[in-house]
Amino acid sequence: MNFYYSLIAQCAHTKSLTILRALHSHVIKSCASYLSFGGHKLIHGYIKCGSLDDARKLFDEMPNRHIVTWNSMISSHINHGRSREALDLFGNMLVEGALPDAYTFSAILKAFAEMGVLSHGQRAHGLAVVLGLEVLDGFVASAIVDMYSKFGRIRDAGLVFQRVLDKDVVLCTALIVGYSQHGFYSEALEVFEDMVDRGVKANEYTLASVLISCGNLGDLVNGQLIHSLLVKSGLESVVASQTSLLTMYSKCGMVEDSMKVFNHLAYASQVTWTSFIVGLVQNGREEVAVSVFREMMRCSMNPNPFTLSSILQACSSLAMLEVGEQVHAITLKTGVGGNKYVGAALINLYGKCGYIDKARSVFEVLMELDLVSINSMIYAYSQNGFGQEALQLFERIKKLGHEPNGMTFTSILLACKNAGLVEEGCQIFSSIRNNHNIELTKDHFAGMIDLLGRSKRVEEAAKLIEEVRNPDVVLWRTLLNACRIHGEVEMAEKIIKKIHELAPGDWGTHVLLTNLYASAGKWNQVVEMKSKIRDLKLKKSPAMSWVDVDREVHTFMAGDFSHPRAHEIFYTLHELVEKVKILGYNPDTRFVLQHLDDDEMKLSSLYYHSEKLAIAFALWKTGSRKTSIRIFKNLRVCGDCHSWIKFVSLLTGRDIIARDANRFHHFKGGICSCKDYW
DNA sequence: ATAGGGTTAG
Repeated sequence: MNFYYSLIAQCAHTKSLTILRALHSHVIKSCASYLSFGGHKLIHGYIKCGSLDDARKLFDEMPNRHIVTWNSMISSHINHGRSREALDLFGNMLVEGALPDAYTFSAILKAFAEMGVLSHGQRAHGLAVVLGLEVLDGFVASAIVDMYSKFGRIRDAGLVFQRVLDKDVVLCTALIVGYSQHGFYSEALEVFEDMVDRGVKANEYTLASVLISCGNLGDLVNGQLIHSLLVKSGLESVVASQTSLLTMYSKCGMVEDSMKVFNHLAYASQVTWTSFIVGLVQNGREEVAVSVFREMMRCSMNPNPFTLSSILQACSSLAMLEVGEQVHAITLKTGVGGNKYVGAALINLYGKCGYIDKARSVFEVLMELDLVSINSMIYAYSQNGFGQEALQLFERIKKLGHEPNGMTFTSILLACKNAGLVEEGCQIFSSIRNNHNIELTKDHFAGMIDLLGRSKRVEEAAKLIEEVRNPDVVLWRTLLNACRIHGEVEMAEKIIKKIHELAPGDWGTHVLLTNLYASAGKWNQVVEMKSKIRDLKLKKSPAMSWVDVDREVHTFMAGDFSHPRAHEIFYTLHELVEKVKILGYNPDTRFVLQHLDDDEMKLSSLYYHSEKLAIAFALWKTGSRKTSIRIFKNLRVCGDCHSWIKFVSLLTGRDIIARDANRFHHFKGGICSCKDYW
């Protein structure tokens, strides 16, 4: 008999299923009673060889089934992703009166968690309590804690934890993980501190999770403490520890530190690469993120949906259409084009770059139209002035099985504003008030104030702001903008005072007020404001425009003569100015904020605004090609340029799409999609 | 003879 045992063990070791089957039939023939005392050996062998079906067939024939054999059957099915059958086995076990033990529970609880059947799990938990295993066995206890936290029943997990007598590392870690995955970061730290106090030694799993909590709390001090603990425990080189370390640093805003961690890695996993990229994007280091992504591709490391959605986010922040399209191709190639995160990121990218059709085609092929993707699409429509389309999609939300949330309403108010749908916007705003599931935020008020301002209802807008608790600068500035457009000088002055209280030294406000005085013809005040601006030495970020022509980005600053094609640009620009003057363009020197005295100087500074340079360059470069031109500006497009671009689009028959800090302007045939309100 | 916990996105 021992001879057979060693042969079976041999088969199990070498995973030779065919030989094991031969052995099986031989042993059954030669020894009729073999099953009752050697069957478990064969079952074990079959499991090792990966044939659960052989194991199950034999198991069902066995007369006396030992608890260990039950457990092996159950856990092997779970490990092969056949949890359904494992649950059947567990049921049979109870029916036959075999008493589950600690091994059974730790296996079966995991299956309940994976299958998402809470009530079964709770019943098994009850049974474990009755058998006294909950408080006495660390394996069972951690399986229960883990199961509850996977169900989001974090309170239940905590209660079980408290009852367990011997709280070992794994049990503590299970709870820490549960807390940290459900946003209870301080609680996770508390469990950790308590554990350390009790002299339980943390391992890499524990530290990884605690680091994540520190990161999410922005708790750099504890994060660094754990880093030193990691070094002391000699766990520094474990990939997962390094990944969480890197994540902790980037969540605390310490990009340099996360770079240091990354650069010292012996090996970076897919997750590590991704975490690093995510951190860079979140800290506004998009260009670095893109180069790290390229490096990742060069290392033949496959990106996953996390990587791709993150890098697409970077592309849309910088409106890097070219890179974004390459990443889009990668998403299609790797088959994650239907992923909702990737989809939403692509919609944002194309929306931001003014390609509404591309955004829509991504949206239409999404596997799952979740609320975030819908919101992204509505926002893309809004940004680009497609108000009706935004409203139609808004109407469809309920049919698609969702309830609009705060973000939906922010986008839809923006859509109404950008498309001039004032009545529709007012109706939607009052519907938010009546919907008690949605909390009205400052964003909603800002959107509404903007909208009212558009239709000269400045008084109403001012009333609205009174409803807001602690209105912030953004809100006041929105109202101020409405005043500026409609020449409400007195109200504007009051608002300016408010803004100065909230944010002293805000140059944008000075500029707005100066413009306002200028348009009301109050020249004395204009002069006063300008000297104030000069006295305060307020630095404004330089206006900059860029344009993508033939896959090359060209950047321009106002009055910038440094471009290699400066000569051609200025020639084209002057020609354009003269031609559009004939069409009716009238230079508007109110938009000159530099302190220039003579009129000629004023005019030329106006002509050399960065957006005009960018457009002149693009027109010259593309010559007779009738492609549309896309320019980007870091600030709001100025009124004079706006009018000029309208004429240029009429003159040249070219579509010009300009993205400024706030929104898109689609110029076509002398008309802009913003209908002159922005 | 069978068993437990970790890292990335709107």
